[in-house]
Amino acid sequence: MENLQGGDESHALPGFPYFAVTSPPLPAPPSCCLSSDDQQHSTLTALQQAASACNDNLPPLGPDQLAAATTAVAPMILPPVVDWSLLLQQASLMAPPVPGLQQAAAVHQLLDQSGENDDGEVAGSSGGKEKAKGGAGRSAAGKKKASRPRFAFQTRSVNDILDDGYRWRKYGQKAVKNSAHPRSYYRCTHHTCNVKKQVQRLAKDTSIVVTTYEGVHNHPCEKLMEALSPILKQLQFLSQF
DNA sequence: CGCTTTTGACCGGCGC
DNA sequence: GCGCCGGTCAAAAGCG
Repeated sequence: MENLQGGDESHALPGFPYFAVTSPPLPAPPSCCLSSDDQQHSTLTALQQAASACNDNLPPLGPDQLAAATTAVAPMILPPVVDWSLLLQQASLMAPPVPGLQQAAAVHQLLDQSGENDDGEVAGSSGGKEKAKGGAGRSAAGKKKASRPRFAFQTRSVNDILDDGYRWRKYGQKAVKNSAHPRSYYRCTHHTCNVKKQVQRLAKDTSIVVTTYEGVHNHPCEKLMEALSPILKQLQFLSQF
């Protein structure tokens, strides 16, 4: 794990924040896995933060972003088995007094540092090739690509697809030079959302999946909100007393 | 039937 | 200018 932490420049995208996560296939985002009062309190706090972040003008935070924010706020050792609820717990435990907002700020700061240059382009891999004009070159109509925050992280997993709570549609796959494994391209299926991600296995260590997110979701995480609703109902019930 | 995945083609940027 | 490479498109196939 530590051998991955901090980003191995050979496969990290230069200038991108880079996170190493060692885990088996990731479980679904926070579900009802509360076993003690303390845990419940922490999880509730974290979920409230997530909810407040979603309800603010700030872009909603998905589990991936929360995890990223958590790693950004302070270095920490992730457990061998990554659980979204645990990540959210840690986010709440490590967060400053106004956790939701500051976490979001941390994400923004993180993303602002993610290698964007003055043109809003991102310092991409191996020479900053960031085109994305569209295959036929008509989508952008000669315009430069809009500012797209990006970050990448590694996951040790047998599955290429990480369940991050969002729905993705695959729109391409390319063989990558110097790698036996192809790179897959995904887009968020939400109609108003233009977030993309790339998934690729490391050539050096094929058990490691490198996921690169591009952009910020402009809609709540469906699974997260699904998980939140019963807890929020419970909160409403408890607040009556 | 609608959505997703697959896959070959196409395009633009970069290096030589 | 040319070739390589990465990213995207879009038609066809697959799936529930």
